[in-house]
Amino acid sequence: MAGAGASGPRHTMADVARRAGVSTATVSRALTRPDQVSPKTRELVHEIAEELGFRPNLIGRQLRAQAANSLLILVQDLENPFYAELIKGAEYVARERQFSVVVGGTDGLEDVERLYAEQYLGRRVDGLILLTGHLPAGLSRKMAEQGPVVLVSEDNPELALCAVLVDNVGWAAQAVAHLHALGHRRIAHLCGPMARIISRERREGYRRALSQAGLPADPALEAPGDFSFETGRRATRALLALPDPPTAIFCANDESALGAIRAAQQVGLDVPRDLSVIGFDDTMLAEISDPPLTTIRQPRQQMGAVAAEMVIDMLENGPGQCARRILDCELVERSTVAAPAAKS
Amino acid sequence: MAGAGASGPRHTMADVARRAGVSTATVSRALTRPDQVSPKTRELVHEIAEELGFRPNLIGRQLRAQAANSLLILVQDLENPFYAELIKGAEYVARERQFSVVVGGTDGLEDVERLYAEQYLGRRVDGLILLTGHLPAGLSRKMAEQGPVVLVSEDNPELALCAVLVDNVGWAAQAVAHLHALGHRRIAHLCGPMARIISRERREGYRRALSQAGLPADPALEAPGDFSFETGRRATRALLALPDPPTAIFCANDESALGAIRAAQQVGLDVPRDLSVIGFDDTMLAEISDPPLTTIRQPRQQMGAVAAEMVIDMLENGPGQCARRILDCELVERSTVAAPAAKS
DNA sequence: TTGTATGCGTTATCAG
DNA sequence: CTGATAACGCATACAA
Repeated sequence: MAGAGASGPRHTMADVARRAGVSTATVSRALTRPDQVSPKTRELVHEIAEELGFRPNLIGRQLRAQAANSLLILVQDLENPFYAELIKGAEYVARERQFSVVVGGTDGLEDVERLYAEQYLGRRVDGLILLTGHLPAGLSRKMAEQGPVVLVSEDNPELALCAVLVDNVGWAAQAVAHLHALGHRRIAHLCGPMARIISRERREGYRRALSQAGLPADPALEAPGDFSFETGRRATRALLALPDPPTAIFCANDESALGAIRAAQQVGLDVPRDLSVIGFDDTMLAEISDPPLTTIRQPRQQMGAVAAEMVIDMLENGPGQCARRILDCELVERSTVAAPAAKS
Repeated sequence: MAGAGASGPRHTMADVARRAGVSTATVSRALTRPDQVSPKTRELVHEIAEELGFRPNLIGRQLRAQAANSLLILVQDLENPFYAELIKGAEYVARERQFSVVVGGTDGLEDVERLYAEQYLGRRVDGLILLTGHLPAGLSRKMAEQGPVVLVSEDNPELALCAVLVDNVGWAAQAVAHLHALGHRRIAHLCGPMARIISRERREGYRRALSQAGLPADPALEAPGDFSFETGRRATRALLALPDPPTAIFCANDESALGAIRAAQQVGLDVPRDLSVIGFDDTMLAEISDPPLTTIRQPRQQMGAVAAEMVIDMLENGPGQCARRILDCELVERSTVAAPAAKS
């Protein structure tokens, strides 16, 4: 019988109250606190409400409650598959706790950021989950620092905000150490866009691992990139044309790693026999890759879930202290890494 | 100076009014209808508002206006890259027209659908854009049919709803005709999940093209699938093991087409020399594919934009008649299609 | 041009 | 257990 009568004009509590011969207060109670109402009226009210197809107006409820029960997740780029699973994790937790989630893609545009900031300042959403690594334009630092705002995946050390992160430096170093352990000595790094802190952190991890392995730091082996397939391919082509080319590449993300693999294959090299490649993120691309990509897996779903939990906790228990949660990654070994070929 | 004073407790119009020595009505007017207020008070009010970091409470505004100025886009699966660009198109138009967009991923779960339906019935969003091909559980047909609801990409002939579509049958047929024109005679089809109408439409187009070309319909050449890479690969492996294998495959989407390519390569076949492959959608995967995938491009961004326009128009001008817009696709020729090899 | 008063739909408080 | 009332924050009709 769900959806019965759900046509025609929409009704308010006053309509239901009138038809039931009770007050709106009773209707409200019958619907939200059934135990505070006599079984008889309770049923009557439910019946009429059903008959009329009555739905409580959430805006009215929100105004009264002074809470929208909703979270805003801001991402740079909705098309990046990395974010989808993370959003899912957040949505799941939010749902469990009676919150809804609004997803906003800013494309890095200030005007758009400002619009979303307005939604927050205008209390249309209660809390903010930022995957952008920075405060949206229009939101002051002070305003954010004490509010229900959490940074995810991308840190910003200048901001004193709650955050859910992974140890990019550490896991990048692990990736490189993995290559070194197999015997690689010329290990290149395909960088991400340097404007983003995760790129700088992963490069830092690369450098640290080299130095711990006692390997020389060769600037020629640090190729600039921007996380894209095409740039990854071009950069790798250049790397392979070096007089003393690398035998392994640690890429700042999966998509650019696919570019690296392609570049190698196009000059007739076999991956992993002639070139080992390792990525970062473990997106869907890693499985589709040929051969399947060895990469560092981030616990995306969990990251989103924890972030939502943090924001909602702050909302319910007051700001509290800023927490910084560091979650664990995992090295997923597929088929793009092997010991280097013997020197010819 | 943006964001100045945006700390501390949040203020209401009453606060501003008090400090400015005017009424809340004047504050409201000064902020939203500046011309209806004397320049002097207008500036005074703006100044105080700025100083206090005042932001109008959008919930209050919405309750008063009886409109949330926001649209809900429902998708099955946020991880499907097909939807991201479409959402972007909708967001862009919405923004232009002062609407915000809420994105919801249902994963096909009824409970989740019901939750989103509640947001609509509870007037937290004014209109619905459905990429799911069906009404969310909890939303009755009558309720939707006269309201600001539009179906995108995935039709549902049983519902008399506005819709933004492409001619799946026609373009699938075009894809197959393209293969036929090059000389292919054994053309297979890798189907999508049959529960979805777009899958059935594309198969219909495949069949129609075969029959128009005077080619026999061979059930063995219709391989079941579900749009995934892995299934595409397995199905294609089976296809290639047939006594009289196809020389070309039309796949229901890009991801499964990549699976088809991989299957061919794994048994030592060259694409497109030994097997031609054509996809549908033109997602990012088509470019990353090796070789780059020939496919049918859907105007995703435009689809989202048109859908948003339709919903907002209905909201502003009353329901009006149900429109059905069919947008044009395009055959994007890359490198996975060639004439069949001469019979050995 | 400005102020007063009212209502949007809901729920909490308080009295009965 | 129930009803009357007030309040959430804003924007408008109306009066001044």
